[in-house]
Amino acid sequence: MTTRVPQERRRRRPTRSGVLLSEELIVQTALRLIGEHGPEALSVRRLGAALGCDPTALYRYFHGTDDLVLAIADRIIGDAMAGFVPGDDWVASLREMALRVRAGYLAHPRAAAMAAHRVTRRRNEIHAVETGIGLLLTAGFPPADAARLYLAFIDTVLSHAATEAAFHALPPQRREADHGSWRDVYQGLDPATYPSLTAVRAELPAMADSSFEQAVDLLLEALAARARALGQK
Amino acid sequence: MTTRVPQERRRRRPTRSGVLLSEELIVQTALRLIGEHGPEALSVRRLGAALGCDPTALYRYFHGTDDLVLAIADRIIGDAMAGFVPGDDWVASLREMALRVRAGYLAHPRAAAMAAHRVTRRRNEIHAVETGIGLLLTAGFPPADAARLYLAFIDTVLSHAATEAAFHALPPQRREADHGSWRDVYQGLDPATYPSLTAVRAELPAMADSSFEQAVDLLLEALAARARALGQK
DNA sequence: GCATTGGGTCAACCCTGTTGACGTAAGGCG
DNA sequence: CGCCTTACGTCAACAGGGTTGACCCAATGC
Repeated sequence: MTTRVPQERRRRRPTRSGVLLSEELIVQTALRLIGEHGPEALSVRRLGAALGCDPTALYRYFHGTDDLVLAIADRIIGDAMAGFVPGDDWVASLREMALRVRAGYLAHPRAAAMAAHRVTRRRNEIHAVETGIGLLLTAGFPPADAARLYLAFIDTVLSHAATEAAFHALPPQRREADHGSWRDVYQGLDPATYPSLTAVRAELPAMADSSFEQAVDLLLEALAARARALGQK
Repeated sequence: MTTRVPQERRRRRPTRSGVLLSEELIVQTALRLIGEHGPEALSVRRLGAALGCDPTALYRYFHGTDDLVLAIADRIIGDAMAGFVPGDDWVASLREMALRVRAGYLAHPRAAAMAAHRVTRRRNEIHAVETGIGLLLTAGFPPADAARLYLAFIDTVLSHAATEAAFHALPPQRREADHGSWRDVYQGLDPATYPSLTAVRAELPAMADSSFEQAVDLLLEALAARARALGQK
């Protein structure tokens, strides 16, 4: 199979069950499938069945699974950032960006877990990068710093979001096991060998909570401090 | 198959090829396999072949793939932190912890990519948590803050490391494609629609580099600032 | 030395992604 | 209006995946 995925398709032919396939419809269906029946529900065969077409028909639209994953990832980014307009306060705007990305990932945790570490190099992603770097430029950072600091910021946001998404994507049983570890792990610990854990033992159940906002706030604190130092110089 | 994985095994029986199986040997072989032939080389069947036993023999030692993955993860943590002793400077010590974890993940990128988001609740992990929280306690943070801030710190470190590991675990072809995006993406961009990206376009190829140290440094900056504020209060 | 049982082996099940060949119907064009 | 081309949906097949239950041998405790 040559697997040529043409730019524009002129002839479209309904499937045996009468559906007209399109990249849009496929990505949409994939997200629905993943959302409804879990991440393991996304397979070429199942996707074909859900669409009402032969599984291999998808290879006319995507080069392979990887290509499909990238398309899904970019759609999540697009949905998350839809309607976002950066405001005057660059710190607050970056914060909202972070929260939006996180929300988008958590809306499709199973899909996000597969796609989070990739560079989609598609429109929605590029647009988001443009916005973020723009914010750091308005903060007064010189271009070189703006690019590097944006990278650190967005990598942190994406990495954290991916971690959360991966956790939410776990089968409920495993998720509960991982989660409950913090509640159970400290109970049997020897205070002599684990003095620090014993000292904070009342706080350990909270370790199961998300550290996303805490981490983002710390990062933005550091960025704001550097921006201030820049202005005073 | 009842898949009961006993605590201690008393009777051990050599495989057809004469090897004496053990959890230790299996994890070791899995890491070697992954390191040598890529992440997709880790399958129950291949692992069995590499060990010289029937693939299903592994189910006597691990409940399933997930269980094996957790064991591998904990071993990576253990190897990375082996010999680490926290020094007087808590910031420097946390920094070294971060770099060690990262190095451990990058030494086994393919394994790390699978295991990074999990809570292994095994010895090596617990020991690392004890060390980290201890450092924040010596920094003067009250227990509740120490636990929460450690969580934000370690989540950031682990998430970033996982991202890097996932990238290194990609098939070379896809890795190069993702990597090269930053080198190629900006070339065709319209300056009018993407003014910020155009402004920093000379810096974009650097976006392919790691932001790990940058992010960790920013985080530690914020932590140090909060600790100072605590002391002045 | 005998009984117990841990654990290595085998066959089988159903899942997966991906391929190449095939043919049908859609669309451009005369 | 009807032919020709070709896009693309379909089909069969392959190699590989995790996991299972039954089987039975041999290492161990007594």
